[in-house]
Amino acid sequence: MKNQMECEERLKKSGLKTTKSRKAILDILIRSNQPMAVEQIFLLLKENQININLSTVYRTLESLENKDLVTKISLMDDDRMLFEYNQLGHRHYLVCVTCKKIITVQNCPLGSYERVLENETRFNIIGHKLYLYGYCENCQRSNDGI
Amino acid sequence: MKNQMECEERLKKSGLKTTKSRKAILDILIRSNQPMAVEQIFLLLKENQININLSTVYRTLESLENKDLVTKISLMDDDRMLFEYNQLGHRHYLVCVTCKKIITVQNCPLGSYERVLENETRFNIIGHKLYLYGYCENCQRSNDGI
DNA sequence: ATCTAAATGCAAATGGTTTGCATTTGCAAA
DNA sequence: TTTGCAAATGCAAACCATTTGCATTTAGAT
Repeated sequence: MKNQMECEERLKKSGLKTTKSRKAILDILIRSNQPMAVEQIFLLLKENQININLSTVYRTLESLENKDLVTKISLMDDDRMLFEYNQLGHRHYLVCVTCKKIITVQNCPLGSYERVLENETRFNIIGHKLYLYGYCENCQRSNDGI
Repeated sequence: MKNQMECEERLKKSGLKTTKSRKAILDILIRSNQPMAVEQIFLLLKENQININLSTVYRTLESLENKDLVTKISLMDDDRMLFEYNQLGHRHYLVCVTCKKIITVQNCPLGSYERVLENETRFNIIGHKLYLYGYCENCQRSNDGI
């Protein structure tokens, strides 16, 4: 399948050894197409009969992050770290505060704003995190009922 | 001093009892005018001969947050929570990835963008978190030297 | 002044994450 | 292919910010 190729290729390019753990974890993140909690990844591995120690999952994700294959993010009201496959370009998240559903937002209104800020602050701005939150369509309906 | 008044007044309005802990912690946050880590607050209290148990500091901050007197935020690469006095309006942060200095950005480019997104996604958007990061003027200079 | 719910101190628990160390494994060089 | 070794892994214990249970104290209403 296509994923397999993408996994191994990107691992090889990164200089990391291509191990069972790394292939499996990267594959899961590519497939998920969503930020995932470490525990979630760990359990999904187990379901697929792939037994990898939880601390190895953490270490693997750390390696992958160092090589920019995945990105670590933290959302509000959730003290766990989430990881997602590092798509080209960048994305933002719209999170439902009720059911925690995450919607990915592709376009970003901040490019020109960063340039303005750089002039004002003399910072060299290299990136940003933007999380929007609110109530998704479903949860709006449920709340009406209360 | 002006702070004292502001502290007590806002505590009274919130419906919380005005205790030594709450006055002291709110005062520190008002004075700091910057997000602070819990441990930082705790140590600053101790320096000022005000002995408050660490768990009380946590509980106090939680109460203050529930009454919207302070705001809890988490920055990247820092798994501690930060708290800041809740100014009117809202602010964003520009964080130096090297020295961790935080600059507060007053204006926000996201108002109209949220309306657009609401139409696209059917979410009812109630807020957002925006953190920008990069290298501050000082750290840019230091890096040149390397 | 009295009473009661709320606030606090203290110590122990929690839970996500990290680490030390012994063992295994990928992969480059022979 | 085989060998050698640094890198990766498993396991259990440590870490550390945060939370909690419970006994005691306190703010503020009556």
